Amino acid sequence: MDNTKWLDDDEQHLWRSYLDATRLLFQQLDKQLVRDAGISFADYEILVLLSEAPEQRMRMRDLADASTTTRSGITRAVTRMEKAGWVRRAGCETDKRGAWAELGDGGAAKLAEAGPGHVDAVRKNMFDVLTPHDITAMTRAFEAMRERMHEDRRDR
Amino acid sequence: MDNTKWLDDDEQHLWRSYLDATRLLFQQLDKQLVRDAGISFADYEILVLLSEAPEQRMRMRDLADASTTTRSGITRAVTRMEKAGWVRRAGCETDKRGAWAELGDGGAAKLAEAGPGHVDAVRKNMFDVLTPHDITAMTRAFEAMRERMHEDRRDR
DNA sequence: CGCATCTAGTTGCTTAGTCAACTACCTGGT
DNA sequence: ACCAGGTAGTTGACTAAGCAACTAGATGCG
Repeated sequence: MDNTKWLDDDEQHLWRSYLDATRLLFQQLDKQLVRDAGISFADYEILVLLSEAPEQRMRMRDLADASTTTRSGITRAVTRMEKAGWVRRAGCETDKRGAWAELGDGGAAKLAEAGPGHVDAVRKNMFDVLTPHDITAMTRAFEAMRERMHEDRRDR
Repeated sequence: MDNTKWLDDDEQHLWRSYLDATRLLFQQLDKQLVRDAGISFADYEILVLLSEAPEQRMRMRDLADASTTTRSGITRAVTRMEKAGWVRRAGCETDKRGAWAELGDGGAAKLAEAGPGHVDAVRKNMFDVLTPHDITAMTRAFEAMRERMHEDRRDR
């Protein structure tokens, strides 16, 4: 017996559009950033997270969680960005295992350089074709998905 | 002067939810497939494309476009899947440069094995929390984004 | 207190995927 | 018919990111 509840036509249609549009979007954003500002989308996002954090710094672990990657991924990303002069590492006083990643001047400058072009691209490829009504529905939907998935997220 | 039209709060909120939910979803789908069926999400999608194509085969170039990756990426993916016995390569009669990638028996079996668990995961993490109304709005939105981006997609 | 267990971060190893360059082939214009 | 320029697929070199294993430090329980 086949207990599987396959996707119906509407669901299938959404699924394909979502996958395709999203991959296309992420690729275009990455390309735009690399081309115009010499920074990858992934690295850019890390800088944004740091820039918004209290004292512009975050623990490695929290960075990994917030950016939906792994601890080792963050180690490597921070090492890379440290070499580029965008972030600094600082030891943690209260937890000697720990390390802070701090936004450096170079990183702030890079953010300022990359930000406008990036936002333009996000707008052009996404928000320009969305109605306020779409925005409401999508926000609700993605929030719900996020919540659902955060429930059973296990360490990696 | 700053001509940049930054995202307002609602836009920002959607943007973050979308990024976060999507990355989480893609990761969970990949993990589920690897764990339960020994196939990556990327490879699974290629098999799906082939299975739906006329005669269950596609030209390499078309596969690359359809899966939003690059020609070289598809070359390597097909090589890998050929070794696994999931697809076959066949020369193209009418265009001697060309090559077909064909779904093999192993691939069809792998699809049958992986499909149900995958659909369950997609349902659980996405469609279960969407209303029919969400589905309509999102489909319209992603279709529009897709169209917009397909316009100025250049070869890679 | 002392030990078992957990957590933070890093690293070795491996894999997937990109770009650029290359070969082989196709196509359109003259 | 020929050739200039384009296209299909592959490959070499490289980068990014994941897992598993490891070290060092924290935590809790008897």
